[in-house]
Amino acid sequence: MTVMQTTPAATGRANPADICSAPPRRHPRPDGQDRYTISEVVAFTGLTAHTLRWYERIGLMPHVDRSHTGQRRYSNRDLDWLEFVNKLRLTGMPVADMVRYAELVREGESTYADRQELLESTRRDVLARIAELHDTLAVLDRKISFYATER
Amino acid sequence: MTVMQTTPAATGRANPADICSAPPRRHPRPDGQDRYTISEVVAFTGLTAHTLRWYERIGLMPHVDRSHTGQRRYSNRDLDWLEFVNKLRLTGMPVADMVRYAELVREGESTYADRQELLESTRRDVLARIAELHDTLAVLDRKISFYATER
DNA sequence: GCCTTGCCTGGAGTGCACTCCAAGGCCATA
DNA sequence: TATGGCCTTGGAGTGCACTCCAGGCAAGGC
Repeated sequence: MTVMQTTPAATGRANPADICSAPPRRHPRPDGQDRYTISEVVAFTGLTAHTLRWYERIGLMPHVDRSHTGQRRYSNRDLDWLEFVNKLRLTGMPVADMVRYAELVREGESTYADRQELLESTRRDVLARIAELHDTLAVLDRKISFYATER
Repeated sequence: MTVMQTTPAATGRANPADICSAPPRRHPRPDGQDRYTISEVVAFTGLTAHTLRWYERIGLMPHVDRSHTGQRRYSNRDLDWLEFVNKLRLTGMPVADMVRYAELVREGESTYADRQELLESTRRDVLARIAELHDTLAVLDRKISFYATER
């Protein structure tokens, strides 16, 4: 199980107002015009509207801004957060743990150490998962080539 | 019941009657003495007894041999199958798909092509999953190094 | 004989992560 | 004015993969 080239990491410097380091992705609209409806966010993230509301209810999504009629208006920063959450989800992290991380973020800079620790533990899980998958790949390849030669 | 001492045991070459290519792992006991109780299999696979019985009920585990009193006696081949199933499980394959594969195996050699196809599709999923995890790793590394330098 | 341990069964229950429902508000266009 | 589209809510429902339960059988030790 050959393990991975670790990425050179943090090239992007953090926006001082940002919760964490800046993601390398463009937003659909520039800051200032970033008041997306829920259906725009659905189109952009691939999550359902149900799931977006549910994330908010359980505290995984911080207080989303509202229009004067009470409809949600998501910002670019909300989009960044959702993208990150999605990545965590893909690692298999339970939603409860993501909520825990969200709570740490809400508590401010004093939780940097805890957050780092949490992410490092997640990182170890991801590496283990990748190794497992490489292992599985070897088994699959063996079986596939058996079927390929046997017929 | 005495559980587990991993004996060096049988060189697991491919039994000609075997369903597929041979796994590279040693069995706890050589062929001929391979009549494991359910609790031995629990210790060996890490699955629970409940899960083992459930796998059998839903058709994921082929007909396990029984003692004269009706208790399950697992063979080395059963262990191999469980190990493979466990690998498939780790890929995130739904149980229903694994049952489908088990059915193909039961149907015999005529299903080689179908089985190959199924495994190749699984293989593609695994590769995609690995790529996703690498992506996530990059994000984690960026955030971790942010937290590391920021305090 | 009795107790403990290990195992058996069908069916019900659990936890997670959504997913949907019913009832209703707001607003633009016809 | 009405029709349709998009949005709101709390709470109930769903699907998956187990996980547990009640009641019972068989074997070995005291």
